[in-house]
Amino acid sequence: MEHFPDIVAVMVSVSVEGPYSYRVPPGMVVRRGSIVAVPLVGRLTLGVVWGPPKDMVAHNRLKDIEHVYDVPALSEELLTTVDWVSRYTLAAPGLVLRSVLRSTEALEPERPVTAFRKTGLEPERMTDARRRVLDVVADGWAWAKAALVGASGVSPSVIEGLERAGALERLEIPPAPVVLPPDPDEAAPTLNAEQAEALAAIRTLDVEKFGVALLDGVTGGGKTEVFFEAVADALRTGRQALILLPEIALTHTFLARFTRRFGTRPAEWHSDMTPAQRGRVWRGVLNGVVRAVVGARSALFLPFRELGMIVLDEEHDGAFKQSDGVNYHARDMAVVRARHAGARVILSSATPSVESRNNANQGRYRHVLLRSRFAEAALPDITAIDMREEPPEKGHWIAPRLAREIFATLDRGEQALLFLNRRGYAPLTLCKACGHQYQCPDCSAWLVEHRFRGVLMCHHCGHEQRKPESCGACGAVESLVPIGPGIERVAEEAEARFPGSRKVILSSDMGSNAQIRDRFAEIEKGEYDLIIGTQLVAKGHHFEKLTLVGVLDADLGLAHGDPRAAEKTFQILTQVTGRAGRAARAGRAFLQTYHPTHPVMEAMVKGDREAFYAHELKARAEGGLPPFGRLAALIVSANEHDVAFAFARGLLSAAPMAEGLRLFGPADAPISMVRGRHRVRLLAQSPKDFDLSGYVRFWLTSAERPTGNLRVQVDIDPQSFF
DNA sequence: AGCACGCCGACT
DNA sequence: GTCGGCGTGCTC
Repeated sequence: MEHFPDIVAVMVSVSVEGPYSYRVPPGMVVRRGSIVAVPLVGRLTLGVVWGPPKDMVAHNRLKDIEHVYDVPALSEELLTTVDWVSRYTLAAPGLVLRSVLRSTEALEPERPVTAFRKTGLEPERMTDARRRVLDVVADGWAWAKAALVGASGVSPSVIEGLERAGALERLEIPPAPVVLPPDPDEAAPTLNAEQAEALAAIRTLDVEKFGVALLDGVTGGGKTEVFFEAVADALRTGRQALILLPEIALTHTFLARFTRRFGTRPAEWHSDMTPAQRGRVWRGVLNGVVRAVVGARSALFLPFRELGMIVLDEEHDGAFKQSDGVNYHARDMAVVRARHAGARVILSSATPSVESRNNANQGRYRHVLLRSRFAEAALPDITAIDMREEPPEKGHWIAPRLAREIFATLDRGEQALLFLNRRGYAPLTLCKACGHQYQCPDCSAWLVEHRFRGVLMCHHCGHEQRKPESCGACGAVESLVPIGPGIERVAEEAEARFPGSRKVILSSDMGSNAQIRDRFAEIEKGEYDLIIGTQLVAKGHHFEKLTLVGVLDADLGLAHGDPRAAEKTFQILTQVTGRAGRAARAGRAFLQTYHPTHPVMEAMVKGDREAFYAHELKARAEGGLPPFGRLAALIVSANEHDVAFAFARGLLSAAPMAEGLRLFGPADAPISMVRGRHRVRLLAQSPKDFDLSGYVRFWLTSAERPTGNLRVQVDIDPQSFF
């Protein structure tokens, strides 16, 4: 048995810069990757044995490892990934490790299940309830207590009574596995010619080695069937597979497709799970019982031991970027983890990120185009409505032409979708008597009216207040007017204009993820005629009867000074217009825009996505922006604006010189105050082949340390510029 | 991340 | 005089 001498380095799951040394008490055996509990300032902390001690700590300060958990050691590949992610994102390695050790339930042995079996003895006294129980156990099997209660419809005390009477015997049975192993050969699909070709192209990547494929194909082209076959390949070679989806796309529908293909449900990993469920999945992944996981972003750090395949569906989706705690992008880190694991990666999207498209163009990723003649025929016919020429009537947001199209669609008994990427009723509330604008007390942002709930709320910090009767500034009564539309206001207009149609509003504040998934299921069943939704509706759902999509403000994403604004707008417009007319019927989409000549709008209307990518890649190359250059953001925050700004200016002057490096700022963040903290941004831009993480680390260690309430957050590859 | 230590305001 | 507010810094 490989083991280290009696002192080892343990990475504790707290925000420290490196591992700490601990003594291994006599008789304890640990190895690299062992999960341990160690004392740290008077309490026990989870940690992982990292290897031989790195530094010399006086022996009298060393403490003993308290406990080694009886689970397999973490794989070398995962430990390397943790180190890599830490170095790249500048997050403390202990903090990255925290995203691995998120389930403490998993570390304790699973409790056996209490079960009962018939003994053959009849109880002296027989009752109806007892009879029912005995009928159930008459099959001779051991029944788990909960299952027996359910099947016989009695209370647990009846079962206990039968045990005392000697008619049942109690057994402890091991708990059922969290999931059954998926069968790669359960229901291999018949792929069409294009899908078969795409799969063949993916299979040119060695199943035993690292390699990335960009599976690039229109919505409805059958990408899922193709990547399921690559998952099957990994399972056949005895390796584990991970499918990552944006949280909200983790629907019953997707899980059902997996179940149909592989004969059993996949293990799931997402935020709606109970700690007990998480524990069982985590442990199953670590000990190899779980062979396939379908999960959200955080599943990337599950303790796989023989990971052979990672799929990122909707790889362009912004939800893959984590921006609290450790700032990582799941797409990039998936590629890193796969490289360490010697695994294949499939990035799947109808609108690949510009980064991935560039990697494919450069030959770093295998570019697998999935062209489906069938799906292309069904691509929506897109029309721009120039809002300068065909404006809606005053107080309305739906242009006359779009309204007519909705009428016609509803008349035909088909579904229509109205898309506006803005939650609430109105983004601004104004007093018409004095001009007072309702602002968040803790953020430099307007309060958004949410009329259903009767509140004004801040979308940046969650601050809420009841919508007042009179103006808080001048006291005028009934003087508050909503300015601009949100999704609720559009729903109000729709109710007035299209009475009698069945409507549903979908936005992220309309309930839990589970409730929202229920709404999607109802839409798929055709229970609504008119769907009014935000970004949420753009993601991965296909609604058979939907033939018309109206985008109320196609320009919404273009306003900010964000280098990815055009890309994000192109992606969301493609996704949401792609909801129209899949399978049998071609659909139509209308984009209400004030900029019909913008390259994004022109590419959309012409259905020419290559034109968009060509234009965007050229613009990025000229600006030295990703993927042709690197960006890192430093966000300095403090309770006082001037304190933050002065510190940021000091940081800038302390920045080391480097070839090709450019620094911008300090500048107030677009939302300059959030949660009462003032934020000032610095931006570093470097050439592609420059170690920007290393540069920023060196910069911060050589600069003055932030004191007081000053904070410096680093965001490598920032995706958002708020 | 916790948790103790430390230095300034409002109470008995 | 002390209690306690949270800002600061350390944890093998």
